[in-house]
Amino acid sequence: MAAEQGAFRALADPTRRQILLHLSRADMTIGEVSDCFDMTRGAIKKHLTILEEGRLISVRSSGRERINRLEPLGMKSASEWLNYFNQFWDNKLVALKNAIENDDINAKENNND
Amino acid sequence: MAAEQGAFRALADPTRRQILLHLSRADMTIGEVSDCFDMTRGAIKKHLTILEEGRLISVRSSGRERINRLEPLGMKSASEWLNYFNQFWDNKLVALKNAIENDDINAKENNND
DNA sequence: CCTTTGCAATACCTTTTGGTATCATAATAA
DNA sequence: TTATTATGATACCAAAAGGTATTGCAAAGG
Repeated sequence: MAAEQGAFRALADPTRRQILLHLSRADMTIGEVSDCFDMTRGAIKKHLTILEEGRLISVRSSGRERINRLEPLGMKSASEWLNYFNQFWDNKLVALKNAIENDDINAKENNND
Repeated sequence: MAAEQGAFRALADPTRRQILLHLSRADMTIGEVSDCFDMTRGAIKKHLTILEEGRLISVRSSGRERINRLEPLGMKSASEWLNYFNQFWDNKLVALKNAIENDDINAKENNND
C-alpha cells in the first residue's frame, strides 16, 4: 500500500527538491551537489539517501566517486496521485465560471451540492 | 519563494493524504473525519491544521461545527512543480522505445548522452 | 611509499513531528 | 438551567528529522 509514500516523504524537504532540480540538469557526484549548498557533505549525503529510498534518484559508482542521477520515473507515483485531484479543480474552475456568468445569488444554491 | 512548500509538507504524511481523499468525496466535520481513523480527534485536528496551512483544505464554521472542505486548487502548486519533470521521463520513455526499436547494441551508444 | 581526495558511517545534538490526555468553551438539547 | 456535544488549546511524550563533527577507508596522484 502507498508506493508514493517514499516519494512524498523525499519531496517534503526544500533542499531535496532543489537537489532534484540540479540533477535534472546534470548527473553529479556528492561533492558537486554539496558545492551547491551551504551545508556539510554529511547533510547532503543524508538527503541523497532519502531521495534514493524514494526512488527519485539512482547512484552508480565510478572509481571512488558516487554519481547521482535523477530518476524521473520515480516522480510518477506522486504525480499520478496528485493528478487524481485535477478533476476537482477542473470542476471548481468550471463552477466558478458558471457562478460568475449566472450571478452570485444563483451560485449559492448551485454550490450547495 | 517556494509556494509549494506548505503543500509538499502537508502531503508528506499518509494520514493527511487519506484525509484529502475522504474530503474529495464530501465535506466533513472534524468529528466525521476522525471517525474514519483510529486516532484521537486531537491528532486529526493537528493534521487538518497542517492541511489548512498548506492551503489544501479550507474550513468554515456552521454553528458549533467546523466543516472541512477540499481546496483542490491548493494542490496545483505541487502538481505543477512535479510536472516540470514530465519532460524527463517522457524523454526517457522515448529513449527506451528507440533503444528497443534500434536494437540493444546501438542503444548503448545512444544512451551515453 | 605517502599524501590527498571522495566518500561512508557513526555519535551526538536540537528541533519538529505525530500522537495522547486533559481542560476550557461555545452551541445545542432537554 | 443543566447536560451534552463539537470543538479549540495546551502540556506532555517518544520518535523522527535535519544538521554537525569526527573517524575511517579506498582510490588517485605525487
